Amino acid sequence: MSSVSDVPEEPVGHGHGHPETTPDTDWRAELRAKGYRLTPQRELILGAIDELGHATPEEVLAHVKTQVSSVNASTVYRTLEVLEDLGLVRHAHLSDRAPTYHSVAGHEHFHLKCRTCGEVVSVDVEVASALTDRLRSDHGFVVDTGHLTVFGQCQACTAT
Amino acid sequence: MSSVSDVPEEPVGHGHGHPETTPDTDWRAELRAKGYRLTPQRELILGAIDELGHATPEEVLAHVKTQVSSVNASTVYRTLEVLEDLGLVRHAHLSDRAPTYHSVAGHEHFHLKCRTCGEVVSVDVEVASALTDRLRSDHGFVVDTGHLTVFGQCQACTAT
DNA sequence: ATGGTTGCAAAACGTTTGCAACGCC
DNA sequence: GGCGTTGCAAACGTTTTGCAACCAT
Repeated sequence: MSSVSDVPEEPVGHGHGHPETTPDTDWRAELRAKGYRLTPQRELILGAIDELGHATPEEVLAHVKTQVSSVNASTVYRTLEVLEDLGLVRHAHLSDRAPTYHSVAGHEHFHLKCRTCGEVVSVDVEVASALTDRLRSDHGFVVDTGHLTVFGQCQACTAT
Repeated sequence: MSSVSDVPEEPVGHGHGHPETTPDTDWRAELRAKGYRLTPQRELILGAIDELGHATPEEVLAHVKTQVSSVNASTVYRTLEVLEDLGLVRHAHLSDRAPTYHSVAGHEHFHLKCRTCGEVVSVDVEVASALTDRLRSDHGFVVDTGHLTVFGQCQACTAT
């Protein structure tokens, strides 16, 4: 199972900031503004998402544990919820099983998943505008494009 | 949580057939042709899907048990897999939890799900053609539209 | 008869919860 | 110091599995 991206999935993430109001200091400030606390676990988990690109809670836990072995699974679940509430990460369902989290630092995108080879491709939300526009005008339905996962078969697997 | 449909979600299902090659006799024949056996459980479970419209495995089990109390959960899971393999039912993920199965007897459709009120609307696959056409031409990706679930906010909930 | 199918029970899986200790602000 | 947060362990709901009995063909 491979994984590719069309969208610049740069792991620029939320770190490596300059002074003042970079995205780096931003999220820490917003976190506190909402009454949350800034803990090492939260920084580590957000960092893991940034580095991993797409990751299940379990994968996040494994990654974080390589740095701090004591971190617990329930903390990962609770933290991912907080980070999603802050708009720092999002999740999509790339398999019938566990959800997959990804950073929102890059461009907003949705996913194509090939059922045959398992490849996951990130696509800019603009590509879906024809559908989302139509659903809004015809049904008054406002689509959460960033959560969208489109299943099907990729070019390589269709050719074969 | 309500549930509405745009597509004629008639519970015509696979039953009530005429002689010869109706969809009724068809699936039983195809089932056997593939080496499967026709069991009471399989007929009951397919019937339950037809009657319920959209249903989780658990809901299917509950419905079937009202008719035959001895039916087991694992049989439901195994049977839904068989029925999906035969193309008689499909599943989509309408919640972050259990999958939802529905009959394919009616028109092929995908789903809109409102995160606020939970309403589920069935939409004809043609509505998504603008997106699926573009993904095919731009990415060579063939979309399984029938599995698609689009999350967002419905008209009523947006207005409020 | 014979091999696919079932029910049962147990395990697997991902996630959530209650709670006391902990540590950020 | 207060309260949000953590780790732990146990519970949870859903799905899967091994297996002997069963029954459709």
